[in-house]
Amino acid sequence: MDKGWGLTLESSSDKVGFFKNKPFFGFNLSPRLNNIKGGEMFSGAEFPADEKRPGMVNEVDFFSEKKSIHDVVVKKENSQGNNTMRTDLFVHLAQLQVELERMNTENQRLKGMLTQVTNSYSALQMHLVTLMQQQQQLISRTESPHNHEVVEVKSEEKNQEKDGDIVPRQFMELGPSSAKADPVDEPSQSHSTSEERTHSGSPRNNMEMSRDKAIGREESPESESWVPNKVPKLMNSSKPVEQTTEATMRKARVSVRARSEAPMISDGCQWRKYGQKMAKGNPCPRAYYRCTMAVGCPVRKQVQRCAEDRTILITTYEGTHNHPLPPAAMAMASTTSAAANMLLSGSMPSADGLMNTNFLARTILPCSSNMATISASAPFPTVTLDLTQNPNAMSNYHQRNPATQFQVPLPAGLNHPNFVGSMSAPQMPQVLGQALYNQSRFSGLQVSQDNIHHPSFSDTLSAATAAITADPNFTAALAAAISSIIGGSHPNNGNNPTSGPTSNSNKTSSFSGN
DNA sequence: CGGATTTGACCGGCGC
DNA sequence: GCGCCGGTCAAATCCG
Repeated sequence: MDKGWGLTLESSSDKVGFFKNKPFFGFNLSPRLNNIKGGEMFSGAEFPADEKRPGMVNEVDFFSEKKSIHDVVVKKENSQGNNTMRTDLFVHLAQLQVELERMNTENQRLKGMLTQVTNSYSALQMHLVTLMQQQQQLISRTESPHNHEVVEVKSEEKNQEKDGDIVPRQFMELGPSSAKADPVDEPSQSHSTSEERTHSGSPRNNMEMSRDKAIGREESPESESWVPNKVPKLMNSSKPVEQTTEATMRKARVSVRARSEAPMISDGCQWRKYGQKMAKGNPCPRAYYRCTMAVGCPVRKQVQRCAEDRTILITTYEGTHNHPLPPAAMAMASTTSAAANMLLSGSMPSADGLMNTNFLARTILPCSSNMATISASAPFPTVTLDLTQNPNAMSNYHQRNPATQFQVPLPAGLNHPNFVGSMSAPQMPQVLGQALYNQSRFSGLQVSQDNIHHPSFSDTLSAATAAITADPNFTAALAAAISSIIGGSHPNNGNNPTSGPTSNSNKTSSFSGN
């Protein structure tokens, strides 16, 4: 995939204006790039853009918004008075144009294929991870029952207090796969005993357990997958393993911070607002949206401006789409799905949150200031993508939460405000999503399957970063994607301090989707 | 007129 | 038990 960027010259979104509107040799140059004057580009302040220098003028004009290649050619020929050269240039130009058109066509075809392959790959990856996690859980359950004693004790205590109405998060439905009809179908069989929780194998703190109960109510029999607040808390555990995975994903959240003037970032999905509340500690209201692209889609999101910086829009996604997504929506969907997987890994039986957190923190912290932040201790495990192009913000954030935060480095160029590129809107988040997803996979495997060799996180990360940044257009493309998605930029969740498990990115920059 | 949005009411969890 | 809070519902309203 990394190889493809060089050829991806057209934008799939109106908001990604990089190569739009300015045909040039078959390429489209963005207004932004076109605005870069030759003087700025080649010689900085020394040579004002309007100033023509002998021997350089024509080159500079290549990037002028007002001059075409034809102008350049004409000028060149006039200055040299060489008709032969003129003819040659035009012939060459025509050849180049033909060649570029051919390449563009080929690129389009390859892009289509890539999309298909990527989608299939992602689906398989998800499935594989799920299977491996199930296997691991079974192993843990049979081989090291003692690991869960503490949890069981806590559970029992809770049960005594609450009459056993605890609903392990693992048993919650989530995601598409879980589109297993209705969550409600399964409610109430037996109680969620401590034994069942042991099966699910995710020791969690009291806070999480409490939250689980809250989540439990969402497993109601309503037609919609996302059915909160009305269901009996006792859940059925007929499918503990699958439910464990899905439940965790269901509750995982992905928060995106971005700078945007718009009230909501455009992520390719259709949303319907169903509520708005004033949240404590933030003068800006929080809006609640649910996905309306399909009946019963469980995905919801919250949109709120950052209290500290109202130019930052914080969008928090939760759930997994249970329907096909348009290309433009694959990005966020991939990201949320990946985050869910990552967090799921963090809740693996043999790798409780703290363990994972510490391990990952040690591994990753030194890396970078441009990152995704993972919060496992928040009421809802949350992955935050801070795309506000302000590394300091997150640095400060981590200073405030030194023990619980770790970062997932992203390509440095991603944060550069001046980058613009040709990547389609959805792709950037897809990259992030894939990275997170891979991190998830790595995290889970690393902790729970010691007998399997895995490259160190830093190695993998370095490779991934190298691959991603190998193509000079890539970072620019990322920034363009951000612009297109937001019409401005992105965010991260400042309200969810904490950390979590994670990590690993991948050598590939392939994208995933739901 | 139908779909989307607004907004006050309602619910459940949690802490005191 | 009470109040706070986050989240959701649903009637009223808006809008194309």
